[in-house]
Amino acid sequence: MRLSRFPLATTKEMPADAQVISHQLMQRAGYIRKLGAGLYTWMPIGLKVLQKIEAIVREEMNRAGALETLMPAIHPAELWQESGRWEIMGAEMLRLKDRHGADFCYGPTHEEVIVHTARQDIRSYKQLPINYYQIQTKFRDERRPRFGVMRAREFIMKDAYSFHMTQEDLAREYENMRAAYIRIFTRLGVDFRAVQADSGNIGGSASEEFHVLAGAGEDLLAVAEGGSYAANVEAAITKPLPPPAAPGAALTKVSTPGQKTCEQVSKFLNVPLSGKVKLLVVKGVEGGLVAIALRGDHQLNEIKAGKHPKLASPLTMADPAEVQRVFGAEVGYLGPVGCPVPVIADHAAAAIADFVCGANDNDHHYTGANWGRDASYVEQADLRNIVEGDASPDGVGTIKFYRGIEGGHIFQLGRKYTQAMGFTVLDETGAAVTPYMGCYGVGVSRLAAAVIEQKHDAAGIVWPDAIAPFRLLICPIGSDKSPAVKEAAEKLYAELLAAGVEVALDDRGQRPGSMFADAELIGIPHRLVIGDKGLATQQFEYKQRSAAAAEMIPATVEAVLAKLAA
RNA sequence: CGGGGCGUAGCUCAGCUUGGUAGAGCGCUUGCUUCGGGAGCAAGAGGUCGCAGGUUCGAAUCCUGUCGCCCCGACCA
Repeated sequence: MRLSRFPLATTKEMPADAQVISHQLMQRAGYIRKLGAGLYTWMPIGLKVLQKIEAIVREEMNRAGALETLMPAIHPAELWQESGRWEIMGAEMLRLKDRHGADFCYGPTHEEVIVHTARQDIRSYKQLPINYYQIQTKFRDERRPRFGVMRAREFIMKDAYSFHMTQEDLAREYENMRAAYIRIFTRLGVDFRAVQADSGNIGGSASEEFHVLAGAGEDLLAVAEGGSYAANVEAAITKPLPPPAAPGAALTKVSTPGQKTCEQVSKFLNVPLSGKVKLLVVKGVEGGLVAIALRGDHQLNEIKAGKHPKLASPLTMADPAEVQRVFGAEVGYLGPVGCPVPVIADHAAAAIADFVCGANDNDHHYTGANWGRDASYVEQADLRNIVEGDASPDGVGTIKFYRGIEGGHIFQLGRKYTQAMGFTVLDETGAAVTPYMGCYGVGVSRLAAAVIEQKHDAAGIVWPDAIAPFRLLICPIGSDKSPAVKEAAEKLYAELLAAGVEVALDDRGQRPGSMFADAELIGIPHRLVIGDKGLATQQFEYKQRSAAAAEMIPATVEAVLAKLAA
């Protein structure tokens, strides 16, 4: 590619609306242009990157035996009503009507469509297992799109769906996809982690996320140092702890005027946060109230709580007025001693003795409270977020947190959708059975941003070779004045093209400074400078984007190819 | 959805408080000089100040509405 014929719209100025580095760099380097909130145009240079990511994903899916399809972006409402998700998806789903007034949505995901398609075409166990995939545009009306293409409303996703006769075969394909995903992320050239995950409103049982590790990541990952456990914090489990020590202090009611939060009470009474039990009042599954007891320094995990059989799903906090009526005290002075509603204690809260808690009396707390003697719970459960320093739930290692950007997610869905949508096939005995289903997603457009979050420096993007828009950029110095430079650059450009190298020639006639600045901003992995100085000794100047300094190499195409192969 | 902020040239912004004929830098065009880290000089092009009402002799500026965009929050006892 000749840059004189290729639109490079780089800018020195920071775009006003970009908060994270990948968004800033993608805009400054001219990879994307914003059309509206969460809506982006991929400019020619950006599309090159996107298509390279797509190609890697496509190759690995094909290698894993999945079959490419292309499904419509617009779906009839009936399909979503069948699965029950027409209501569940809520405002995140963009809905529209056609000229006849019929309801449609812009597909946020394609389980419904693929199950519908499969139930029409697949009738025999002989046709299973099968794994369909597509690389296609999705639309999710995010409550808050941000960070450019990292959380956009319209985005490119690879989604795959597999169908199986047995749970075991689903588990086998899940492992097959897991291996394919590891290959994909490895080929992208990024540091990543596969972590256990919550399956969200997609549903199903086993699920893992693939995260690109980056400080700007929206997800918090709990990774066992010295162990193998890794999970999204929202899904990381915590285990029961040994029972509390015997009571060592008497239950004492103390005046704590105006001290409502755990932090305030902790400071006021000079006890550590971890020595306090806080009570959260939520709606029970049968409408009444239930209290959740947590250690003062722990946070409720709403996903875990929402899944608890005694608690309303999704988790719903009690109305403060109702709490006042039932407890006779304000939120802020609640505790398990004399609690008027059933208490479910988090494992960690249940393991402490002589704790501080609200007295269910405004402006008062108890000290020296103990389970059994002073307070009771109906059940212990895992209801909190794991924290750094916790022992790994599998017993090996200690939890440390990382930030990650979710680039892929794989699920074993089971029969949730196949059952809801009446998809059956005949087995060997002629009986109709409901197949098992898995689904596997990669956020293709998000990955472009995620890679930049991890691979950049002060000058710009540092693309891994595998997804760079060009592998090598030739910068001729003063080619207007020096026929020798121009000739050498043109010759090398032609030779590299002939050798199949994705090479760009900066023939815009720019001065060196702006050529170098652009090369670094757009992140080309290899740069070759041709100038009269070097040519005098038959040399080119080669620099790898991430290297500290340039080096001189012989002015031959062979020497350049050798550097690219290194 | 709740709260806050911002819409002025392609981009980044000033001007608004205290109404009086539209500004800067970058970018762009042309010319000359320059040419190994985003060059200099000169001359240009480019905006119905988001949109709609209102107040006023007069509105980018004041008022109302509306649309768009950005940020924060919606994990709390």
